[in-house]
Amino acid sequence: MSDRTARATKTRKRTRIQVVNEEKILEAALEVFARYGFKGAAVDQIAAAAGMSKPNLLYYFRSKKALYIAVLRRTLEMWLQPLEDIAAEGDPEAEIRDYIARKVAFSRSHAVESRLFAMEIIQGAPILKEVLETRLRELVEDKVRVIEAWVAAGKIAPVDPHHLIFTLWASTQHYADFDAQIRALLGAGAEDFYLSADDALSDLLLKGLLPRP
Amino acid sequence: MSDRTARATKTRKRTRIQVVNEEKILEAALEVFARYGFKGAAVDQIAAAAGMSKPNLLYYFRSKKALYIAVLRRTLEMWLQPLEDIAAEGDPEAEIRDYIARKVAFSRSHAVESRLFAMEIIQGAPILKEVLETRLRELVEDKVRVIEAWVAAGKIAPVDPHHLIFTLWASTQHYADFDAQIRALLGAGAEDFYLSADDALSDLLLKGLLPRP
DNA sequence: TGCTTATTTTTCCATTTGATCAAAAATTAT
DNA sequence: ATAATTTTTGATCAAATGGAAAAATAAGCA
Repeated sequence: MSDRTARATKTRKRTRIQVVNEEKILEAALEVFARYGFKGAAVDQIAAAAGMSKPNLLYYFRSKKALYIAVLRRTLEMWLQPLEDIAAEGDPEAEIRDYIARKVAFSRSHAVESRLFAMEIIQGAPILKEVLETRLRELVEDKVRVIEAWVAAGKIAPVDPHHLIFTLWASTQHYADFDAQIRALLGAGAEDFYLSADDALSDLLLKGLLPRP
Repeated sequence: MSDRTARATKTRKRTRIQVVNEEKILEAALEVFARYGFKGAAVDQIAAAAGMSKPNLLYYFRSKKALYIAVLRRTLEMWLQPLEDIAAEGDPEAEIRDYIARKVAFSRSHAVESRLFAMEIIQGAPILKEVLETRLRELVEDKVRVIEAWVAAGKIAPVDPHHLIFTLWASTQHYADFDAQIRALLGAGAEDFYLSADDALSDLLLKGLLPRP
């Protein structure tokens, strides 16, 4: 009836070894997929990074694609979290500052996940497209309404909510995705630079470039 | 002494066929490399997209890597152009509005180039690292000084020039790199949306989110 | 303990991939 | 037209790749 192998994580309870190994694999896969994309990543390479043989890896995940999907599913959840936390009732300035802080923190602590996500989107989102069109879309529409309400109440300047959301995503994510470029430009000073990112970004987006009277 | 094959574009004058074919190859390679990255792209695939056989493609470009470098070199030039055009003497607001307009236009007209560039950086910039550390670095330092002068003169609010430059890059480039995501979220309305991008972005970054008195 | 299941390794295979080369075809120059 | 050159192709190779099967080993549990 159902799968007899250890991969059948749905039906049977997961073994201790299973939990450990799947974790090791997912972590290694994240790294490799983020750097080389789906096609460019080699199962052998992932297995080596996870400290096991290729057949053994394929014992835990049926196929390269199944593994890719598993890694991506996880990543998406993390990626969505900060946006879900934006509250309609809160003070706009505080909410946005917090959102930026959360996103920048995510870009720092989960830079690899961020890059994997970017990689998937650049490749046309073959796997994530469906989720983007349904779940993310609803979530975004929800937050668009929040922003529209803020605008209507005169709490923030009249901005197109979608452009605002995309700018927030872009500017915060940049610190993870273009890390290599930032390091090439700033050299050793990059680490300190990152610390000032969320304040600098918040100030720029909230107060704008033109001097305030 | 020197290469006798058609690839020796340095020594001999380029044939008509050579010019045409190299152009076709570079275009096809751009597309494929941008979608699959260096490792993920197959020479065969590029050759097919260029309408020729694989050995024939390799007759024009010695190796996959040589082709990748050629494509990347071109792309970098295009990518740098808008930044070089920022003038120190100009009015800051106008200069930044123009820069945003140029970058957004580039993201629209050369979305594939933009994605290739992003792909290379995400993968750690193995080929571009050197250029980033030298030429781009000098260029950025130059523009940093321009921005610092604007701040010192009180023409714009006190911002960290690096953060400003990165935010400009990120927010404009996002429209190309995350095109798949934007389309998933906006559906058919995406096309119109893009038209409003540079004004929306300029207003947001110049005036900020908080209402002005 | 023995029996069952879970895990790992060894071996193998069919494709795909980047690359080469000699010969054929097409183009250009004389 | 004929010779010289450039372009294209077909055959082929060695390495890498995703995956399957089977055999060997280790856990878990009655």
